[in-house]
Amino acid sequence: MDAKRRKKLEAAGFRVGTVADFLELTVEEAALIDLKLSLGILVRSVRKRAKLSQQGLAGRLHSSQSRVAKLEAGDASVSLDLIVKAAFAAGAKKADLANAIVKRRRVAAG
Amino acid sequence: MDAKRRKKLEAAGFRVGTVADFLELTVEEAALIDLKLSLGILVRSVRKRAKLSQQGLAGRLHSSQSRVAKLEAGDASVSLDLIVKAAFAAGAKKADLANAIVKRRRVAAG
DNA sequence: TGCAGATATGTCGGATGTGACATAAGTTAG
DNA sequence: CTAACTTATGTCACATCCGACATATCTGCA
Repeated sequence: MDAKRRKKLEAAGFRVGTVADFLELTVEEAALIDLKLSLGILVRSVRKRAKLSQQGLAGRLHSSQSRVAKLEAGDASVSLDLIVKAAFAAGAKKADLANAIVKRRRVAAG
Repeated sequence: MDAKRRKKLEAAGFRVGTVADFLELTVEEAALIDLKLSLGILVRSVRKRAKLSQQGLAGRLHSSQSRVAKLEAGDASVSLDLIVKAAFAAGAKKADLANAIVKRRRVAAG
């Protein structure tokens, strides 16, 4: 963004910065969200390979189908703890987690 | 454990099983605890490499020294979310997390 | 020894994630 | 088409984790 446009926006009361700034995220919070997304995707993949429904996985997890749906969708209300427990309950191994973490995901218009 | 001793203990009202059984942990909960330990150790290592005190890291994290101490010690009151945020705040990369996860830790009398 | 910084441990009120539930929407087979 | 199953989304009371604080212990160093 050029300086002129920035000045104009700021004069109008807007704060200008990155998306993370806008959402008031620290960089580590942004990294955590990224990680949750990656692991949510892993859970879905491992669960399907195990021929489990969300309901079935929820049973193993002692959780509920709606939580599993949310965790696979990267919903902000789900903790990393639950996502990782779900991955293990679905049959993932540590190495699967490690791979999911370092794997690059495709990004829209990237 | 031999069957005789088991019978005796069970007759006395004890339930006999693994440590995880005793603590009423599912296998995925046990795996999660293991993971938290590994990552807590990683945080300490990355923090020291960055010449940060727990206080200093707590500042970056917008948390407190006591939380950092607990997270590095594998305290049960600390979420995986906070541990991972701490790792990133200390300067860890995704690959560092991945390595910490798969690395085997030395176990007492293992 | 004594001082200073670092780390460990316990507690607490308030913030956030929890499972459960309802229900809508999507999918598959008869 | 319907029926059965699966997945998505919103809500709520309750449980858990949070940062903050106090305080104890550890760890050099003068």
